[in-house]
Amino acid sequence: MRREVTLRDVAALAGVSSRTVSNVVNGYANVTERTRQRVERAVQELGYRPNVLARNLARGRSGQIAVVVPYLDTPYFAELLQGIIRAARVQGYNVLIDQTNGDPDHERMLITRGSRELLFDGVIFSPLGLSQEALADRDPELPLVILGERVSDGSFDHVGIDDVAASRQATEHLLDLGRRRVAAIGDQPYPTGEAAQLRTRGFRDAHERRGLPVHEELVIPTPRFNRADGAGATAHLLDLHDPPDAVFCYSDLVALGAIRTLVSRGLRVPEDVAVIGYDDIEDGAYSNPTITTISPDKDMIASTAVERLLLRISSRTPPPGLELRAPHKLVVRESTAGRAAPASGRRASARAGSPMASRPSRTRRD
Amino acid sequence: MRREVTLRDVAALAGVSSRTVSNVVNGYANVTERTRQRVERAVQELGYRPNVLARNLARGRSGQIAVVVPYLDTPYFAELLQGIIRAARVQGYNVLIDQTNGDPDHERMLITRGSRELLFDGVIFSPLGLSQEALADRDPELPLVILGERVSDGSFDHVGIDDVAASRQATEHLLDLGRRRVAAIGDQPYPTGEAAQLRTRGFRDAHERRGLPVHEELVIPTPRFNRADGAGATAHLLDLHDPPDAVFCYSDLVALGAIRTLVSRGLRVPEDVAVIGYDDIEDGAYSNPTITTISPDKDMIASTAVERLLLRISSRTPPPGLELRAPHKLVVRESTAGRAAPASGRRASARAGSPMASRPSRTRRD
DNA sequence: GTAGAATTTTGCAGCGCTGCAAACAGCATG
DNA sequence: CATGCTGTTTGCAGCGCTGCAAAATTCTAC
Repeated sequence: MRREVTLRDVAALAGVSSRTVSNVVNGYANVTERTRQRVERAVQELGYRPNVLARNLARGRSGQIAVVVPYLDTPYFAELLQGIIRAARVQGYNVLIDQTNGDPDHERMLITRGSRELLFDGVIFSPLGLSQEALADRDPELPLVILGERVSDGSFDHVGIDDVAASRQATEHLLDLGRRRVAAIGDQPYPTGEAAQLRTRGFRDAHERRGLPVHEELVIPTPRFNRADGAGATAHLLDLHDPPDAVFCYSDLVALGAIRTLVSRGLRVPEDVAVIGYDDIEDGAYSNPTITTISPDKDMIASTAVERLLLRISSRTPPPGLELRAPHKLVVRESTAGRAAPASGRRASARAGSPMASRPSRTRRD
Repeated sequence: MRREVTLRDVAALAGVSSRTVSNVVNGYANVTERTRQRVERAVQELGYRPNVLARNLARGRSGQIAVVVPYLDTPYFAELLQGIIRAARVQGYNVLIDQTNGDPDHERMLITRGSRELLFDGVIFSPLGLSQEALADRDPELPLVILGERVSDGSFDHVGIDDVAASRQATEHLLDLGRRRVAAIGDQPYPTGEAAQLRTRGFRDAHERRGLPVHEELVIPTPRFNRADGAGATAHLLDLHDPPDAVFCYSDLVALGAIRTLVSRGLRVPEDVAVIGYDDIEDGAYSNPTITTISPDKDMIASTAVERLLLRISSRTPPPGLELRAPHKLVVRESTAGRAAPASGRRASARAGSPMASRPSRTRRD
């Protein structure tokens, strides 16, 4: 490898100090137009490109953030990741991706003091098997933003949608269609299943609000939120003495699995059984039937998470941990509205979760 | 942030030079046991962790490799990625993941001179929309290993399985079951569809070997290798005057889509139509029916790719570009063998592609 | 006991950049 | 014309590590 062009080379050609070249390259404010032009010409001429390694060392930062997700091949995470990468790149940050497979040890390791080697300046984390305790004795110096459901203890930020409200809305949509035996697929009644439990809460709230009973035998737990889970749970539901006429699925993948089982048993969606999903993944807009779903504002989640994390990274004194709510909306498609429904795949109906309400983490939810 | 422990601190405590500490930390050979012990004790005591940033700068390397895939949410890539990450980590390398969405401009940019900023030392690349020309005027200094189908011009390595042989084997399996109207889903008869074309070649070869005619109307092109592509193509096939009795799908996702359509039309798999996939993704071992598939040795592909790339990175004079073939095997499951078939999800039948044949890139294929 | 080879340890310079604070310039004001 | 003020540019040190080659030490053979 031949030697690369350095700041000093550019400085020599432009007749200024290397520090000034640095200022120009980094877009600092106080540089005269004349100087800037001269430097930029020299940069052009020599084909100078900053050496990120040296910059990182001098700045004491790696310029990278880690994003930790349980599964890479889950469309929801893949879509979210795209947004995060985009947002980070705009700020000159690079994204490291880590998949944990939901392994609690792996997850804990990533946020524990001592395990990292300055490879990343902060972490955006979507935990699955992480207990509250593990979160508690994490490296307190590591800037952290958590996605999904987990209430902040004040030392990190949490970004998500209002799962309870969204789930209530989804369930109400089904009830308002006149369905009276609504199933829920995806409950996780154990410590690490917080996100799922919030959705179950919303499901119950909706019934309560409408003055209708929840049919407990129709609330089906699943270990994950996959097609297979949805297919299996639905098979179970259909074997019941009195099967459901609607299903609230805790993810679109679950919904896809559910629909598969329904269709293969000769049932019509939504005529016989209405199905609603969660996440608004791309597949759901092209499936057959297309899926009615809760659509979280993924871009908002991604950009908010990045923004907060970078803020944390650059602050001397850590900012307070916030609960940040991204908006979501109910997108009605064929799996509840039928073929007669909107031609286009996407149609918003109700909007919820104001532009981005934030509040101190102490406050629980309403 | 309080100051971190440095090499010098450890050196002071251990009573040796900082260079010696560096040697110990990096596991260099010539260190007496006594010294090593002393240093290691000091490292322990102070909780020293090397500063990767400084190391990178001094070494002139970033310690990171980039892996570029078209789509992250494709299970095949996600599974391959896991292997690559694992293999790289063992060598002390970190993996940057980049998703291109198959965008040719994005793909070209990543391997073109000047676009990178020393963020990664080399690239493992699974191109989709990349033309031979774009490959030709790439940055010649950037160590590169290509996955999937693309013949090396000698300046980079190529790792993949023998797609023609594998496809032939898959097709022969169907023919040997007595099927006579075998369809193929996934051809891509245009410049960037090389991988698909190789599979089509194998499909034709199999017919030829068995002395049977290819039914041209049963060779269906698809833009991608998704569930939706498989479902759509299969619907088209079933609407034909004389539909197929077996389908060779160019990916397991296509196979899943195909099965979905078949089942929803009331056809039995494999009794009415046998289906075979490609890639051996995890889903296929748990679907209903489970999918017979071509199983590439992903771990071998991953570790070989990493090994070759790191070799390239560390060599002064670039090694010759090799064509590396990982083994594959046919895994027979329910979608061709029926329920009576093996209880376990995985059963190998034939093995192919010797442990890892390599040959100079000039040699085309046999 | 000693020359010479082999092994282990060390010192120094420097990777290319940025933080810091000082130096300098330009300009209006008294 | 000195004074202060804002805005721009500079010099220097040093981020923490490794490459290199020389120095110190140990080993081997005679």
